[in-house]
Amino acid sequence: MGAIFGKHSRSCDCGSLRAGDSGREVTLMGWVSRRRDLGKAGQFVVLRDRGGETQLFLSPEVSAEAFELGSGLHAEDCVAVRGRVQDRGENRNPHMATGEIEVHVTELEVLSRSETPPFPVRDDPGAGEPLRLKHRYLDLRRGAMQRIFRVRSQITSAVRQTLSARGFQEVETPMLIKYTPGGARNFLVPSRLHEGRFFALAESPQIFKQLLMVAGFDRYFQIVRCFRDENPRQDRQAEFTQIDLEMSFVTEEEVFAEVEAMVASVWETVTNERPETPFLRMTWSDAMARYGTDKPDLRFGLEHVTITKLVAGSGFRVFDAVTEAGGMVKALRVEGGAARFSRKGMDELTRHVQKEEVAGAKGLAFAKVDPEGAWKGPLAKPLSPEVQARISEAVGLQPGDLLLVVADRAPVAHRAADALRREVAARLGLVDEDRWCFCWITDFPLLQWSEEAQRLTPSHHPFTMPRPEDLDLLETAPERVRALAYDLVLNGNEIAGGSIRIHDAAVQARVLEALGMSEEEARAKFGFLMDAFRYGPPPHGGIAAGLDRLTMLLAGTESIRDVIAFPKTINAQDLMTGAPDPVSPDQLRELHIQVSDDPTTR
RNA sequence: GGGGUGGUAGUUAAGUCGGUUAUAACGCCGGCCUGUCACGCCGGAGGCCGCGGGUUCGAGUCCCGUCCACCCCGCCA
Repeated sequence: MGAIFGKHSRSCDCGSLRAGDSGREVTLMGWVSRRRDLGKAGQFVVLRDRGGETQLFLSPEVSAEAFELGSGLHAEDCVAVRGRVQDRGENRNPHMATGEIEVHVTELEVLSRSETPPFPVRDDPGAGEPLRLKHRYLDLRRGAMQRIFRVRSQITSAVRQTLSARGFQEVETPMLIKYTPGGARNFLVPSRLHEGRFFALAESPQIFKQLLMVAGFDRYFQIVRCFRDENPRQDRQAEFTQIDLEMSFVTEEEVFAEVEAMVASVWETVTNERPETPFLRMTWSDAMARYGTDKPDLRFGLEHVTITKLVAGSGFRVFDAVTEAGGMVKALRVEGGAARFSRKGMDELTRHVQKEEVAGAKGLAFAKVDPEGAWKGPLAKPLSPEVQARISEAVGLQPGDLLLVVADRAPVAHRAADALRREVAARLGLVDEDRWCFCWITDFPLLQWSEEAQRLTPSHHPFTMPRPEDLDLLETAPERVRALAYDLVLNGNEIAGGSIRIHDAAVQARVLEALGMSEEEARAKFGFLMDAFRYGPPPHGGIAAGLDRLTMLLAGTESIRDVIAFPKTINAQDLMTGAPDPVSPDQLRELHIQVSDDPTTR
């Protein structure tokens, strides 16, 4: 039987004691963070738990027994102590939340011993990620990680409170589902009871939440795990979490209002500041024209100006070639930028947009405007004064400004101008890190041409409602049809995406037709959904937000692995458990599975 | 599937042009220390240089392959 545990309850956590608690008898339990031994006079032990850290003082004068036991303590030993809170007076530590006091220990019990940890448990662990992942339980013991998961919990709690209060019902949907082609690669799960058949792990609850609308649930939400067998990235993991919701009898604006209320409540909970609603709305084509991307970072200006028409036939070989080939010319005005970019700086910008992974642009043209308003640099000579004047007016050039111009195929010009805008903003320090700029991007194209498939594919999914006024384009110019599809963008990140769904069988048939999908094919893939939609489906729409990315933004971290308690590596392995693993022949036999090419025996 | 960076003590890193016994800091172990707070001082132990092959009199260092981690592109309806 222990000396403390089981006899006394914890009186408080290690982050809560202040000078006002002086004289209190307290019981603390936690882990040894540091031990500083001053010899026979005594020793200081810093005790840590979820709440913070408290300095303990052990001396033979207070308790010879506790002092003796304390001398054998090591980092990460788990202990319980009792003692009296003492004001540190002259010796306060202003860098510690509990630095006003220390606890003079009268009793100490070692609850369990720790081996020397492979890396120090502190905010800066000074260890590489593989090691931290292997011993994730120690990594998570660090204060920095504990803070991130408190944020994550605050988010889910605010989401549940807000949505429940607004009439949303939480419903769980299956994870083991029928494989439906299209979209992300699915994980497959073999069926023991049905030889040769497989479940798929749900990549999203999309179809089920629509069926819940048919079922009359009206307002549904779920904080749900999704699975996609695609290559991971810094902000992507095979297993991730969505805040998923769907509503019946609603327009886009009504979806926006609910999401805004939810997001505002989340931000208020985590940051104590409620963002202004409604959020800005911007059409997709507007976003592409002004920012060259469907997820613009609105914390800074540097908007794009399309000058294709102004430079067509200008006599400048580079621009003429691009405009004649149906390409695009985009310009950016960098206010006062003439003096901020040296020749070397311009070279670096050029190389940046030329990189294949950035934009693959052919080059970067520019001009600096001198104090008299005259152009200097590569664009000064080839463009006539008239063309220069037209551009200056369109872009709003002033003396001292830098003009950046990219000319290329439209997608490349957009990408390059977007990359340029962000790079220049970063270099000139134009990004206000403390701002949260939310924006709805609306009117996405319904369909987009896929080079790989050599046909039109849905840009969102095949159940997305076209804008009613564009319906007749479905048969004549399908690529011009706009959709009732939308993304919520925050500081250059897509944090949610959704759409109004098709509830009319005739419209659905026309969209499938435009996608080149036959009735039979559609029936084979989504037959159960089409069946359901024969029984009076309500107009409905919804959205899904990425919880992991929201947490990353609110916790200010760069890697998705930081916001998942037990994440996988970029190679989709779990370094702690060793998953995935080979399994025994017996297990395989039971599942009616044969491994044809086993790398472990190759 | 493609490209890039990295892998040396428990940890983080250095290691020059291929050449003696592979360094340092932190951590760890032993001792000392009456107010520390990244405590300090003295001493000590600790190495499959990711793995496999090759070149060479000689490889941490050069070459080939491979594994792992991270980043990017494709991919993620």
